[in-house]
Amino acid sequence: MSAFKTGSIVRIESLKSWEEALQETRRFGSCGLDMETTGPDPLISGIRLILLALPNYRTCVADILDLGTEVLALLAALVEDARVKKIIHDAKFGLSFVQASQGRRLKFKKIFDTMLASQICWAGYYYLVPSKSPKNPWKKREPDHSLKALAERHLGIMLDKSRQDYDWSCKHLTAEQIEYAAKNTEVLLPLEAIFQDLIIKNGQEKIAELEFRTISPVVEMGLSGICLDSEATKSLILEKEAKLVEAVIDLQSEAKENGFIPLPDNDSKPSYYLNPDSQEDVKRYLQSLGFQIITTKAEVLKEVAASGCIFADRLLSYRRLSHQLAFLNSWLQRLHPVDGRIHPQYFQLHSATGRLSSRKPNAQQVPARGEDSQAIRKLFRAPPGKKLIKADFSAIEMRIMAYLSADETMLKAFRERQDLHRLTASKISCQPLDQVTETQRQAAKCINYLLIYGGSAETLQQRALYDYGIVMSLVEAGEARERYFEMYSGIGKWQMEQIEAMNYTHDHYFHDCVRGTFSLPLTCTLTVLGRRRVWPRFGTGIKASKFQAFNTPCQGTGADLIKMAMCELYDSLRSEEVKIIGSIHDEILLEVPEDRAEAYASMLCEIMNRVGSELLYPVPVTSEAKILSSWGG
DNA sequence: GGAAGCCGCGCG
DNA sequence: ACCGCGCGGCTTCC
Repeated sequence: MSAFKTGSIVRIESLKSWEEALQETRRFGSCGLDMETTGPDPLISGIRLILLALPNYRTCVADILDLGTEVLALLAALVEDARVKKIIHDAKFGLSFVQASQGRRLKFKKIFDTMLASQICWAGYYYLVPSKSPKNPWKKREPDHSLKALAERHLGIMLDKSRQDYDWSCKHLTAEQIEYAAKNTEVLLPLEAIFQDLIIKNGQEKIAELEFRTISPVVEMGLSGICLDSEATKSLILEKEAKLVEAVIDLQSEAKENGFIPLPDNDSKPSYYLNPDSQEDVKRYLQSLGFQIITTKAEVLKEVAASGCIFADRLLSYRRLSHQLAFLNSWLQRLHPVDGRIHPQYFQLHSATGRLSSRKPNAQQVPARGEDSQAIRKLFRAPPGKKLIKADFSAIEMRIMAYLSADETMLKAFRERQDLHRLTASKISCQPLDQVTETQRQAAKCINYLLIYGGSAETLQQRALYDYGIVMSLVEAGEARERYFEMYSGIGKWQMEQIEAMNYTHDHYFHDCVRGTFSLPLTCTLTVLGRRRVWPRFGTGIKASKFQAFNTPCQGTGADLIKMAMCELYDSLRSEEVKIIGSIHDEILLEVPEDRAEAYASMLCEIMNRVGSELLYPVPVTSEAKILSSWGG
């Protein structure tokens, strides 16, 4: 049991005593920091209460309504002060408000985020809980990283009342409200001590430092948002809606003519028409036409269409249309009332590999392939006087794989600045490099990414057919696969080692208030920067699949790299006119003044190349930056 | 009527 | 027997 003493609450009554409190904080060198806001959106709401938990068990509470907004400037100075460690839970949230209140890019220093720390320490861990589904009797559940959960798990303290229930915009805050806010802040200091220890024991110091730094660019992306041409979006929606209606009518009338009758619905909703969104309807109709299909996924429908079924072909276009419409509507729905831009939320550690993810809307799944994708990307345009910079790492996961496996052929190819996909195409097709066509190169890219992650001859065959219409026998696919591993023998060797490593365990340290600090022997994977993902064992021990063992170090290192680049970039930015507006796994998006576009493009490229080439030495890392009027060019 | 699971599909 | 995400729609269950 960790000793936990309840502190005393000090209400700050004047600006002067707030300054004194900050002075005291500086003497201690660390504090717990929490902010209560009048709402969830930093562009609309503001900070109401600032709480500062000091190591001498005193919690200072500053009410903006009492002290005025000058305290916010002092707060900004505190979060930028490299001499004081600020322990915050979910710092992205609070710091977004601080940054928004100052209207400038703050250079946060020495932030310790207990939420990110918890996510680092439990990365990959999950529990199995019974599920109601007969198909999968067990479902995965990840540990809760809310402050309430951490206080309970690590300190045995129940923060019973959720502060979402409180109204922080009311004139008079009750003693109860203040007390609960103070409790939330008090737990931060002991939590930090626990996580700091775990981070060191698990060798995650560099990762923790990187994640804490990454809060800055993530805050910036959330606040800056991305510009969408709403008028053009609306007209594109109208256009596509008309097509959708037509497609539905075609599908339904054809089905009806051929005698299709939907299954009687147990509820209301009587319909005499086929529902193209219902896989059950689609399956039954196609089966009635004599196609023996078990699923209705696109690759199957494509085959059915190829054998002359117009319905399958129409359904495929219907699905594309309907998906694009859903996409366009979801973005249009989220135009922000204050600035008319879209503000996707980014999450640093929602994925087990360490990648960023994005939600509401997901900025990482904007259409990029297919004919009409460009038209959609063109809707994301730079405002007048601005340009977009889109910079992405070139073949980054292949370079990471070259580094990890130390495969001679790959290392040599990259050192000599060759195009790896082209090289693969040339070797597989036994043609000289300069005779490789663009299609062959694309196919080789597909093969590269398939095989380094453990793809079989069967999947190779399927993908060749589905993506390129290349008919390939299983024997041919197997031969291509064999030739691949002859050519890059280091990859096969590395894969064997990864599988072997799954049989070994490392002691990974955890903590809870009952057992204190304890360790479990777990299989785990590491990225180049040292990011660790563990696989929990139940009973006889569940191990990672070989595919995960191949993929996680590579994808995770990619995440390390893009985060490092974003942090370096953030630290180099001096002007408020530049905004980091997006991050898509291997790509960084900036919005910059038109007349400075060239400079920022080369600056970004230089940073990405430098950071990448340092981490992956001796593999050189290159990137490409484009200056664009819209995301679509 | 809401929650949870599944499927299919977009991105990297 | 290819990894990692989020989302929308359908279906099932409470």
